[in-house]
Amino acid sequence: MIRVRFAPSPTGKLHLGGLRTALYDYAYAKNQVGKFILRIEDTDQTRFVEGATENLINSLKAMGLNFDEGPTFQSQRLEIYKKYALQLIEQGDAYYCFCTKEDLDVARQRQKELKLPTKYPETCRNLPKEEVEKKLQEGIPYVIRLAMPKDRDFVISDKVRGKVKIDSSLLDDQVILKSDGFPTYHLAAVVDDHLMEISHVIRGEEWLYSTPKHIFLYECLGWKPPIWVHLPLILNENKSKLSKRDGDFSVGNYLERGYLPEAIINFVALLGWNPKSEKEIFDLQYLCENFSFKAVNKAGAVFDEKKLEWMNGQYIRKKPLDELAKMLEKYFVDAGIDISDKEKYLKVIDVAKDYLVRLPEVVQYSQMFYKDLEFATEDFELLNAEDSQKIFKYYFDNLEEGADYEQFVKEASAKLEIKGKAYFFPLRLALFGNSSGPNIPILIDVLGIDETKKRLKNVLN
RNA sequence: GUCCCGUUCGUCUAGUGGUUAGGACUCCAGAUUCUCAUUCUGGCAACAGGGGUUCGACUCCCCUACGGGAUGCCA
Repeated sequence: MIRVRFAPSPTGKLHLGGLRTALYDYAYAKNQVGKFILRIEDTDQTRFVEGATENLINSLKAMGLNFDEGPTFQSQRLEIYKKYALQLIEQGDAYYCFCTKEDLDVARQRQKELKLPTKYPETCRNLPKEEVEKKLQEGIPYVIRLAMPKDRDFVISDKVRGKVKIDSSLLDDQVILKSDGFPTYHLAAVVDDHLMEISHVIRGEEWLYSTPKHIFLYECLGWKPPIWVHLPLILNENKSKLSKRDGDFSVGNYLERGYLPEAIINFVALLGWNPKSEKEIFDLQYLCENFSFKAVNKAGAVFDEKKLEWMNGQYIRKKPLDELAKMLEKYFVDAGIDISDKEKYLKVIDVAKDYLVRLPEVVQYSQMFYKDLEFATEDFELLNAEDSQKIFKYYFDNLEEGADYEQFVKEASAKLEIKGKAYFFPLRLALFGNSSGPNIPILIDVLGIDETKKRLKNVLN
């Protein structure tokens, strides 16, 4: 049974990198008819952010990534981790450490100065049993550290990177249980992944180097390790890991700015994976059906919003008109525009959709259909020109409800003997408030005969 | 500093020893006989560098460079 988990820590909103991991988790689970599980890794009390868990869950739901199990909260499983930490001590695979933060800072500082690898000096690794007992008795704060083996190569067999060899002598005696009784990631993740029967650990590349510690833990506890899958990172423009500093990359932020969930999914899926074909526009179902780790890239991918914008436009234009219209309603309501005339509203959206990159822009592209036009002083030169006035007059006198507007526009041009820009610009300016924009017949159709004439009258001298 | 991972157009990528190195975004030009947008067509643009291996390397090996990650009682 394939079981994968998405295990974020509630230290902030779900961002694009996290979404991509969740997406691949989900796609793989569905592809293999397995389970997609959510686990909240809230083991750092100091970094906990209020509302982060809710944001994580809501964002996943908004993207259509529904989990089959969970969320499980690690903070509610403290006893379990402690039990295994003590078992490891019992077995001699872990030990109590009484070093203070200051001790460690000093040691690290000195190592840096000597240009040595910064590592825990193992001060407490071989403390006599009696001394340990005494300190515990005295209530001196402690952590539990893993006693990493020496001179041994760990080989990670990774689904996207192949075999990676790491010499254990470089590895630190990692803290697995903190002095506040909470486990660190290393212990908690291993214990939970085993207990939750996770078959594939899919996570960011930043975890690759600590994987030997996890492999060692599996060995000590006599458990079968999962299959490792380390995903490449998503990078910002400066090619470093996406972080808060470079702006708001949260899923919620993109949704608010008017990107469609299906566009975000499609785009993020392509950051590190591709269907081995030239198909680029696809939905979540297609991703699930075609996903495999073989097609996952090794190199990090720079996030380019320009392409997301293009893709969003593609999805906007693909949406059925009534659905799109419904989605856009709120923007008009917010702008105080009355869209109660549904027939007109649909026509407006049909015109505006070709201009949209992001949803909220709809107002700026269609408010001219609703609001009274305001002309700039330089507009009046064109509006008042002799030919312009002739056109307006002709339209005002001859345009009739239900006429073939396209036909009418052509005929008028012929009769007035005015064509090209000299003909269309003043008309568009009068009807739309701008010399560039949609075609005149469409403008007349959307505005309706009454409003069209009203606008013509308004510019007629 | 040390270790790990990576490196094809500006960006996302296809490519698994023999290709005119393909596609997409961006940009530019043209068409849709008014503009803008859409759409369509075309164009610019890449194998980090150096050594091997081979009849033949973008593809395999080594070195260098560059980029990233890790090096926390953070995940």
